[in-house]
Order: sequence, then C-alpha cells, then structure tokens
Amino acid sequence: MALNSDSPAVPTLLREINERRVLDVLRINGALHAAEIARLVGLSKPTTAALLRGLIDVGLVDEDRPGDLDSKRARSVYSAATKIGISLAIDIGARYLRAATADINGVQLSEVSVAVDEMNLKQLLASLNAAVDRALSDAASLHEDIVSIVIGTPGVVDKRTGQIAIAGTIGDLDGIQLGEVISREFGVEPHLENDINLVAIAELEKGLGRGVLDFAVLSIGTGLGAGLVLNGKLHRGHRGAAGEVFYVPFGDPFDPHHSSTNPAGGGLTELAEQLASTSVASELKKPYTTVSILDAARRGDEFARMVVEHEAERISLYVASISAVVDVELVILAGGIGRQADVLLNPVRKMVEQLLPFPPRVEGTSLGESAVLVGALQLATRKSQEIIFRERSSAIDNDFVTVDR
Amino acid sequence: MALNSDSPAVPTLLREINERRVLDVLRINGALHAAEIARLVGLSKPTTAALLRGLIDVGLVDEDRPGDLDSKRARSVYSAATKIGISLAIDIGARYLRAATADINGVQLSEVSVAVDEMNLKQLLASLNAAVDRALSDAASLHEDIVSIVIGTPGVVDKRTGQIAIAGTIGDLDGIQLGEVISREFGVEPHLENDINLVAIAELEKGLGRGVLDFAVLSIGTGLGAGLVLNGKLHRGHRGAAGEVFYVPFGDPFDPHHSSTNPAGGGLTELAEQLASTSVASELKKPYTTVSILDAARRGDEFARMVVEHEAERISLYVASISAVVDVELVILAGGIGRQADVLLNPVRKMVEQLLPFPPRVEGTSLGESAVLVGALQLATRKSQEIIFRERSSAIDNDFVTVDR
DNA sequence: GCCGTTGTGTTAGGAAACCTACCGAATTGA
DNA sequence: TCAATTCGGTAGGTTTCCTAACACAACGGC
Repeated sequence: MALNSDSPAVPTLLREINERRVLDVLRINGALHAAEIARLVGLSKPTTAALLRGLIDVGLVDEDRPGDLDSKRARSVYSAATKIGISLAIDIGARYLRAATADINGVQLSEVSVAVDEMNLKQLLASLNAAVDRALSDAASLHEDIVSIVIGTPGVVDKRTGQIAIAGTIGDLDGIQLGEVISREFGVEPHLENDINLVAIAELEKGLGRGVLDFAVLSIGTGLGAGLVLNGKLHRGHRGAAGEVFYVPFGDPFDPHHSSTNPAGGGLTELAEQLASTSVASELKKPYTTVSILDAARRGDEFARMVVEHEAERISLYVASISAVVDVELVILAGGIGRQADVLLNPVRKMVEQLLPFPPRVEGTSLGESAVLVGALQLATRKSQEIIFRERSSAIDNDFVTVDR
Repeated sequence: MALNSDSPAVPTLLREINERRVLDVLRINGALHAAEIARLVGLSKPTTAALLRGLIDVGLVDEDRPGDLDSKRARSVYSAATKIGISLAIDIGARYLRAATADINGVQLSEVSVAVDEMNLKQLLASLNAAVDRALSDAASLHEDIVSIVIGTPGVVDKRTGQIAIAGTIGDLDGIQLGEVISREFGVEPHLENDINLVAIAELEKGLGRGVLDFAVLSIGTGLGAGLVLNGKLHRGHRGAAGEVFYVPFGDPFDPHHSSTNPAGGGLTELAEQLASTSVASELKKPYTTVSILDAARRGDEFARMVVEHEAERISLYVASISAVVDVELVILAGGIGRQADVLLNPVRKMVEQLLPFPPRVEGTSLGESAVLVGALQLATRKSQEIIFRERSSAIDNDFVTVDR
C-alpha cells in the first residue's frame, strides 16, 4: 500500500494526459479534422481546439489546409508531425547485420541487410557503420535526426550495466564496448535488448500476439531461447535472463549442453545420427543437414518423419515448461527451425496436449526474417515518442517555483 | 499503441487521484494533522483542507479533536475511518479451515482455525459457517458489515467462471457451488483464489518478498505448486494455472505422477524407501515418515541426510525451472516440507548454483501457517477499499449530463 | 435553384480544481 | 517574557475543463 506516484495531481497533469490522447488518436487514425478528434478523444470542441493549437505550436502536430482536398465542411485537417526525428533499429545476428529506420510515428522508412561472416569487432563495426549510413540515406535522414537507438543481440543483457552475458553465438561481442562506440558515433545512448525479446515485441504488435495478454515466443535455431509477454508486456526478469529455457534441467542436470533434450543448434542432425542405426527405410544420406531432413520429412520420408517426431518431442518439453510455469495462452515457434513449423506443429501440439492439463495454443511465427528488426523499431519508436514529447511539452511551461505549501 | 484509458482527463479526475493519495497517506502513517498531510501528499494546505472536508463528509476520514491529547498546535487530527465495513478471508486447507477478518484499513480483527477431517461438502459448509460466525463475533461485526470476501483453496481457479480444476487434495470441492453458497449466505460474491497465490501475496506484503519485484513461492507439501510475483504483481496466467510446476515434464514425460522428481506428497518417504537398500548406517526405522526423516537429518543421521540431499536435488529442479523461465530474484520455499527449510536450504542453494548461470536467492518462508489467510486478507482489503471508495465518492457527484460536444 | 438541416469552428460565460500570499492564534524556545 | 515557528483559514488568481450560442459552409430535398 504505497503511493501510486511521487507527485500529486495538478491541473497541468490533465493537459499532459489529454495531449497524449490527442497524439495517440492522430497516430492511430491518421489525418483528422478537429471535431472528429474531439469525438474520438472524448473532449469538448473548444478544449480540443486549444490542445491542437498548443501541439502545433511545439511542432508535434501538423495543420493542413487542403483547399477542399478533404471532405465536407472541414477547414483544416490535423496529423501527427512526421519530420521531428527518427528511430534506428539494429539487429546483430549471427549471419546477418540489419538496420532499419522509422519516423516518429513508427512508419518504417528504410531497411538494410548485410551478410556477415566470422569477423572481428573492428570489421563488424565497419559493416555496421556502412549499413546504418545506407539506412539513413535511404530514409533521407541525417545522424542528428536520430532520437533513439535499439540494438538487438543474442545473449542476456543486464538491465543496469548493459553488459551482455552468455552470448555464445557471436564471438567477441561486448555490450559495453558496443554501447560506447554507438554512443560516441551517434550521440545517443543505445538500448541493448535480447533478440528474442524483440521478436516477442514484434509478435505482440504486428504478429500473432496482437491482443493476446500472455504468450511466449520459443526460438529454436542456432540457440534455444524464449521471449515472454505477460500481462501484455515484455517480461525481462530480474537480470534480463527470463526465457533462457535452455537451462531448464531436463535429462542429466549436470550435462552443460543439455544434449539429450536440446532441439536447437545441431540438435536435429545429432538426433538423426543417433537414430540412423534403427533400420528404417530412408532416401536420406549422410551427412545429414537440418534442411535435408526437414525436406525429406515434407516429402514423406519415413526416417525423416521419425527424426522430426523426436525433435517435436524435445520442443514440446520446453513449450510445456514455459506453460507450466507462467500459463500462457499461446506459444509461437520461431527461429531457424521454429520457422519450419509446417512439419513440426502438429506433433508438437499433440505432445503438449498430453503433457499439460491446460495446454496453450501452438503456432508458427507469421513474421519473416526481420522480426528482430521490427521489434527493435517498435521499442525505439516508443522511446522516441516519449523523448520528443517530454522535450517539447516541457519547453512550454518550465518557469515557476513553489514557496508556501 | 492504444489509448491508455477510455475516458479523457477532466478536473474531477484530479480530485479522485488526490483523495486516494490522502487516504493512502493516512492508512500508511496513521493519525495526522492537516498540515502534515499536506506535506506528505504534496498538495497545498487549502486544497488539502478541502479534500479532508470532502472525505469526512462521506465518512471515509474521521476527525478527532483531542482536547490537547495530541501534540503541538494541531487542533484536529485526521485518520482513515475504520468502522465502515470489514473484509473476510477464508482458507480452505486440507486439514484446517481458517477464517479471519480485517477492518477497511487492513488491520486484522480476528482469526479462527478449525481442524477438519475428511468431510463432505455439507459438513464442510457447516464448519465454515461456524468458523465465520466466530470470526465475526470476535471482531464485533455483523454479516452486513462484510464488504468483500476472498477464499483461498487448492486447485486452479478459472478467472472467468470461478470454477476450480485439478484440486485433488479436497475431494468434492466445487468452486461454483461454493461461490453460490457463500454469495447467498453473505450477499457478497466471493473471490476465489489459489492458495499458493495467496501465500505469494502474503510474502509480497508482509514477508521476504517486500520490495522484491520478481520472486516465486515454491510450496512443497501435500501437493507441489508455485506462486509467482512478476513486476511487483501476482501473475495468474491465462487460465489461472501459472505456477503449476508439477507439470514441468521431468523424467518420463508420460508418468502422470512425475514420481521420479516430485518432491511433494509422499515424495520424501518414497525416496527413503528407494534408498533403503543402499547400506548406509542409520538409526532410522521403517515405516519412514516425513517428520522422522527430517528430524534424523537434523541430528546428523547419515542415511537421513542422504535422503534429504536427494530431496533437495528434486526441489532444485523446480527452482531452476522457474528461474530459467522467468528469472526471479528470489525463490521462497514454503508448504509442509518447504517450511523445514533449515535442513534443505543449503543443499538446494548449492545445486541451484550449479544448474543456473543466474541463480536466484533461495530462502525459507518467514510466515507461519496462516500465510494463506494473510494473503487472502490482503487481497480482500484492497477490494474492500476500492469498493467503499467508489461507493462513497460517487455518492457526491452523480448528477449531470452532457449535450453539445 | 432555393432554403432548411447538418456539421464545423469560435466566442462567451462559468464551474471545478489547483496555486500563492497573507493573517490571526497558539505553541515553542531563547 | 517575547520573538520565532507552525497551524488553520481566507482572499484572490491561474489552469483546466465544460455548456451554450452563433456564424458560416456544405448538403440535400423540393
């Protein structure tokens, strides 16, 4: 039973709340005339008109007099300003480096993808700079326009220090170094975030997670990990390690690789090697690869189907663990293997239903390879909007002191 | 990007926020004079005085003129009203039935505990009625004074239907029936809640979870289950089944009893039976009981220590699962076995640190047998406060309509 | 093609919430 | 004892919202 907020409610708080509402309405609905805004926001016309004047004064809203381009009796239409800063998203993957930009309203302006291949930090940063420069020029923007930056990366990002731990997939990547370099380069402190968490945000905003209060994204690819959305918000955990389901101690708890149950990494091919001795007919030949196995399974190859069945069992264990602990409505499979959901989905569903009395829905991701980028852009947009709003609205009234009270 | 609230901000919203702040301040700090309240709330003296007058008018605040009983220059002291309704908490356990009451500010007024023993629903309800009646008379209160009721029970309580599923420990308990009976009896719709969730709330408010944003209570006793507090709030999950860690598929995933890893129920004695063949010296004799094993371990009996060590390993698996999925800062052991944390704590900590790169702190509960009741009372108090506040504050201004806008 | 209806945006007047400043009364402390 | 402090209260003013009324433009039925 603590106080909900530090400061008490004063009249200017009302203005702030209502200004935010007006901006939200404009960002959701696009250009509108004043009376329509008043109805959607729920305020009277005079008040709405005053709000709009204030927002126009600080440059957060644009007014257009379209001759009579627009409909009916409207004299002016209003829209959320666009050219007041951009957000930058960067995805540092194991095989690709991607960058994207969006305007202050979250509309994507550009996207750049560069293949990377075993490079050191110096080379990585050079590629990164090139990619960002291209993303900026494609968006007709400059370094100074960047309001916020979100970087997606494998590994656990510590909330306080920004340090990246248990990265694994990218050799000598260090969160502090990276943060400092970016910060120096762009004059903006970047926000580092675990890549799978960003996929979860992407699913929440633009994917299968829309409107779902509790769901998880289980990513099976180079590594194994999950992103959790609980009560409609990303759950990072105490040190940002939520969703590190690799550490659920199945099988021999002291095997550091959890090889008997890990469906990620080389899990699928290892499984095939192990099962090769069972003399089931197959057109598959060694060396097995993830792709060849999945393709054979799609063609109906008996041995490949058996391997996939086993893989599905392993995946189910992790789906079940997540759901047993947090009871999600939906689990979305993603990542290199998770994206091949067509052959995995049904066996996983069947198994999960046997394991749990309250099984979640299980689906394959509806987002493509740039899911991390989409999530990062989403997060960066929210940050930018908050920064710009604070900046502009405080510019109006920052001059009075209190004495008595 | 949706609107944060349905209605826009109007001046009366300020009043409501500030009224709540004043009440909060009084409930936290006890009786205060007006100037002190103004300082704590952060509002000016005239505004605070007006707020207090309003709250006194509707009976939410009491004004006392203590002659000069109280200190200094204060003419009046103000305190949150107490005699405006009570909250009722009921704990339906496997072996005990408990009831407790608190005033509107959460101050406990009475507590009653009754042993129950294999009874049918009819007998259970009779005992329940008797216990509640005693709790009420001990609190010098009447049925009509009850504002809200929270009932703790084993099993998963569905948010929407109130139905109880997978109860197990209590034979023919049915949430709908129970809710209906209570509702008819007291004229108040009771809120049913999983008992371990209530322990988590108790730890959050009065136990080791105070100030901890992310923690779990792992209850090991008749059954196995966990309560999760994430981001400072109880996490119930999509169907209220969050924390049902019994279903994490360790060992043979198709063993419905998960007997190879379950530390709860008869887990400890079973473990002892299994290990009896290992010829380790022991003063323990069959039949083993949970109590005799734990006592022997405390005395240093080698065999008993080995059994406890194994039990600790099993517990660690569940601690690790929870932490791998949601990354909690702290796991609190509770329940019949969990309360015997003295002998379990160190081996569990050691094991958990081997299993996880980010191990949580592990502690034994600091709350006694009435933890469920404490949590239920907490929840009921919050509900009562909200109900009474709504009732009283809407009594003032519920008479005007809008036309133009 | 005219004129009533409808909808937009503005002005005027007022209500509700907050604030600062000041003042008298009571207590405290030098 | 008397100055300083603190309390509760009043007066006057600001910010924010509201309803009501009105001018003006567009639409549509006749």
